[in-house]
Amino acid sequence: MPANNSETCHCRVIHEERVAKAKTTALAERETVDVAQLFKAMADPTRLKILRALEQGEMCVCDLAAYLGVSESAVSHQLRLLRQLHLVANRRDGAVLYYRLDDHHVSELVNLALTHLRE
Amino acid sequence: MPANNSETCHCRVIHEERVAKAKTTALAERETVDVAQLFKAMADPTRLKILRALEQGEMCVCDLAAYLGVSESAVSHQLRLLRQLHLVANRRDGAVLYYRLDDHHVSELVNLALTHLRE
DNA sequence: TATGTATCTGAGTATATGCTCAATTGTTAA
DNA sequence: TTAACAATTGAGCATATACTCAGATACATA
Repeated sequence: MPANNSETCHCRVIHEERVAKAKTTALAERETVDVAQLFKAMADPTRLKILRALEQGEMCVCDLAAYLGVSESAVSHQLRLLRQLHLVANRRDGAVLYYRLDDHHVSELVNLALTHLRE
Repeated sequence: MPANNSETCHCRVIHEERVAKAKTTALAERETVDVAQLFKAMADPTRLKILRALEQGEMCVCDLAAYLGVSESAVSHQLRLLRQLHLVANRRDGAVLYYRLDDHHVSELVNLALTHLRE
């Protein structure tokens, strides 16, 4: 038997207590958005390939472009996004910028995702 | 000193060996796309909230809609996507569909992402 | 200083996405 | 059967995104 409808209009609620429980354990809105943003950064094939490649060691932009088969401009745009989210960092050596992973969690996230898909 | 340019045109490569190394350890294209798809599914605040809420136990569509403050239609659309990727599953009890997490890795991925953001 | 290399940047564009709205399906009970 | 409820579905729309292109910036060397 449906128990309680707190609202009159379109806000039907069947299990009031489950809604309440979910609310008590919810993340702060800010954290939810940040997590979503992190996953979004890793949710593109090109960026994933960049992150995987950098697990092997640092690479410069034109190396990555050649590896990926896309333009250097495209790589640069993606690297900027990854940089802003602190997933990669770079160092300059003359005219060349070398990119590297900026966080060990990145690899762990990818590997955990792979585990999920492979089983 | 830049060593070898394998191509004539726009495909500059400074470190041939790093490109080669990246290629040997690269994932299959199919797996890369699948991982990206998984992250994409978790890259939306609404879907993340759904997944977090379901960690507390199963909920029906109208509960989730009330909890999230969005329409049941919107929730249903998102649940379909999560269902297709096997992130959630449901069971029918009369007219009510109860949704639950379909994989323990989902929680692990969210928690790992949180760890990354919080440190 | 002038030239070439390495990279970045902004604008533009085609596609993808998340929501709303209206209509439909499936289930229960009067 | 009829009415009400639970959930789904498809179309449409506004926004986001990933790329290309043209041009700008940073550095090295002749």
